[in-house]
Amino acid sequence: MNVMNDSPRRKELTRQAAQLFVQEGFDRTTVRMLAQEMGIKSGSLFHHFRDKQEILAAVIEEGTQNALVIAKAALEQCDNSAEARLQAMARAHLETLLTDRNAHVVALYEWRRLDPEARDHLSHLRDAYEALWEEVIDAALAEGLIHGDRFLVARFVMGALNWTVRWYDPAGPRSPDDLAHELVAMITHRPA
Amino acid sequence: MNVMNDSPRRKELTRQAAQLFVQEGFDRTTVRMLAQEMGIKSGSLFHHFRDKQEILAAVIEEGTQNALVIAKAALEQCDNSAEARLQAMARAHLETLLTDRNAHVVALYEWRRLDPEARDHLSHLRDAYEALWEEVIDAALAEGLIHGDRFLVARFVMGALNWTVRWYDPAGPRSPDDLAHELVAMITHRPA
DNA sequence: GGGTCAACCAAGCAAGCGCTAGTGTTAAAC
DNA sequence: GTTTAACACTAGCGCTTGCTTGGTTGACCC
Repeated sequence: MNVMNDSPRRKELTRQAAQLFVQEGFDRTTVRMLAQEMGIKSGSLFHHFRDKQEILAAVIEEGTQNALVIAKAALEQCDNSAEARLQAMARAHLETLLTDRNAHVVALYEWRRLDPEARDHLSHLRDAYEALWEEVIDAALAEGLIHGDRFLVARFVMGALNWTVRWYDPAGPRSPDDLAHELVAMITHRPA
Repeated sequence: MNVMNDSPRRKELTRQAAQLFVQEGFDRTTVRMLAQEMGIKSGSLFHHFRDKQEILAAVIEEGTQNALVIAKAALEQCDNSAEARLQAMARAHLETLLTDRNAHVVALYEWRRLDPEARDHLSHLRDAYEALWEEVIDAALAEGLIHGDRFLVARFVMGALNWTVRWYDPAGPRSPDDLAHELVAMITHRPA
């Protein structure tokens, strides 16, 4: 246990780890594989991270942090109308899922591999992100743009969006913006 | 390698394996843990299954098979209106997710642990199930009940439904039927 | 009442696992 | 020009893993 800060070196290593975690899954990724990908030997890895778990936590933290920053920025830059804000959140979500794909796939699939402390810390981050969504959805409900139970609508929408990592092909004909439009049109019943 | 049929014994073992796979994840579940849960020794396990992978495939096959049967039955028993069929599919999906929860959670989380042959075999089963959905959604589009891109609508809806395994609490106040109504109301814009 | 067969067991192998200890090496800080 | 600390290496410990082997048991059958 030596460094533990968030040096640029560590950020880069984290990024490489994310890719391996996606390819192989956390449990199947060995410290030797991680080290090879990073261009160092397995022993050296523990200079940067306390243990394997900490690498996982770093990957997920990085992704969630980015999502939060991007969503906040998107909300600040868009109109105040409920529809524009809904649109902005959906697009921001999809763009993060695209640019930070590895980290988010890891977060979705390997969340349960986190130890309790890391999970506790990271769930606060995630809650902050989901709170943004609930705020935007509440506004849309209040404006009569959408209808229904706020809890359920929020979960359905986030489910639809998160599920995209399973089938979305960035090389295909549809942009994240297209998807966001289509989703918002679906739940607001206004033409895309 | 000995039996490989689908004896009742094997079905029961599969059910128990599913529970462990959900609790621990596939990779973290050892053959010794599986054997203990089944009340046998680890060596005996290989009388029923060729290897650990085959247990995973059996779990997922069982769950998908059931989902397909239940969905078909639901479609046969309901009205011919697009809305009723949409409703029936959503409810059937949620009910399977509830009653066969373990198998479906495993299918969602551990799909990538399947070896290529098993994945190929099982993806045909899954495709058959998704084809039912697309049929129902096509009908709803044709009737003007919903609007948008059929491909995207289908994926959004299935994402919203599958995501429920992450947050749905069977002991809570909402029944699968409630959820199905709310979801259909959300995409058709008719009151729940 | 010998033969068959599914079901199970005890013992253990070969490989791989996360992680540690101890030791350079390099480059900036003093 | 010595000190310091970040970063890397080699070697391997202690343990667990999936799976195999060679054998026993008891129910059923002709």
